[in-house]
Amino acid sequence: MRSDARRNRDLILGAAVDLFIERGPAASMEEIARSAGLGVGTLYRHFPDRQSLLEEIAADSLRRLYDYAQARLDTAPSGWDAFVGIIEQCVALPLALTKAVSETPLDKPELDALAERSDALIAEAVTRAQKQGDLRRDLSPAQVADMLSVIVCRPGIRPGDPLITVFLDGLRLRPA
Amino acid sequence: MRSDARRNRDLILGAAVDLFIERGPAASMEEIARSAGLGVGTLYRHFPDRQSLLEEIAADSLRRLYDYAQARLDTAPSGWDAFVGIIEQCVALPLALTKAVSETPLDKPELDALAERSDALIAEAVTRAQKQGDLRRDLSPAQVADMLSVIVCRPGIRPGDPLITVFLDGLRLRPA
DNA sequence: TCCAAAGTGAACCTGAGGTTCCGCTTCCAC
DNA sequence: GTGGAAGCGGAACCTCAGGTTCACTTTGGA
Repeated sequence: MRSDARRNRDLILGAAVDLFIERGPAASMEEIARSAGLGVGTLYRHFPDRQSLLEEIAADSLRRLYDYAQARLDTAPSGWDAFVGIIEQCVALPLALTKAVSETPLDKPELDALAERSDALIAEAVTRAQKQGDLRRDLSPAQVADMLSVIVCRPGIRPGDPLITVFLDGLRLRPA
Repeated sequence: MRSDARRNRDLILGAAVDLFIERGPAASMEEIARSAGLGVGTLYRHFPDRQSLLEEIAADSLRRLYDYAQARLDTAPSGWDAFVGIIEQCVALPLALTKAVSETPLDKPELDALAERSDALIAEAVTRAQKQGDLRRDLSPAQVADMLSVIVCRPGIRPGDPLITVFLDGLRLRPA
């Protein structure tokens, strides 16, 4: 692969990730290309269609999340800490896209499996935090995950957004 | 106006409101008509275009919210209670639509004014609740309103949704 | 019974966005 | 330096969803 081609491929992926985080999965191929400083044709040289670009980013994003969540569950001092860490990681990733992907029927069973296993890790963190008395018990892990996705998939959200602080405070169970 | 015409007009408005609450402002004219059990042509007999249907519902919705908020501010025992009441009212209204309207340049300055005055009432409730020590003080009324809109504009949200409970708990300031 | 008002939905129109394609440019092995 | 394969650009094309129209049928009510 020629050196400029490799560089451009990275430019495209970077621009796409930024746009997906910023505006959600609505970003058009045109926008992505322009934001990378390239023409649409170039984009299509590297990714045969929109779907494949989506899949590439989703796969990468999910893989990172999975690895992070696993590590965090192993090392965090408590379930609550693991949970908070995972949420922060989610926010930093173009996950809105993963959601978009999961809304379209996807031909990559690999991704589905990965998403499922990530969900299981999140549920594990929630359950642990609930057992340790740090997270309210009137919600199922699935409900918590749903809420999480509302926050995390919000276009333009950034780590440290007050919405996250409020949300976490609302989930936290404090000794009365 | 013929009796069937009046009845159908009401059917259309009802169906549109339901769909807007359910699926957000993405509902198409076709869907609205079918859901009302009528043809598109009938819809267009009553509302010359989509915009005017939107405006009619938005105006009504905003007017209710405004009236409710004002009454609530006058009678609620505390700023916090007023705030909670207003949020619940928002959720019951097709407000997602109001947001959609505010995203399109709108030729109805009447609506803009109403929206502005409603915002002011909400800000008033927030400020009062903050002064009374019931609502966290590290957020401006505008920030609270932004969060509110995230929750309220979520398609399919219903009064009593756990998301609202968690959100309110996160906003509440409890004596340490 | 009559007809203006109202209803109907297939057809039309438009715009947004994905995709293609071909002439031009750039890299790089020789 | 040069040839040419690899890469780039972006206008043009295609498709599809959804708003809108309209010629025709049905209906309320006098």
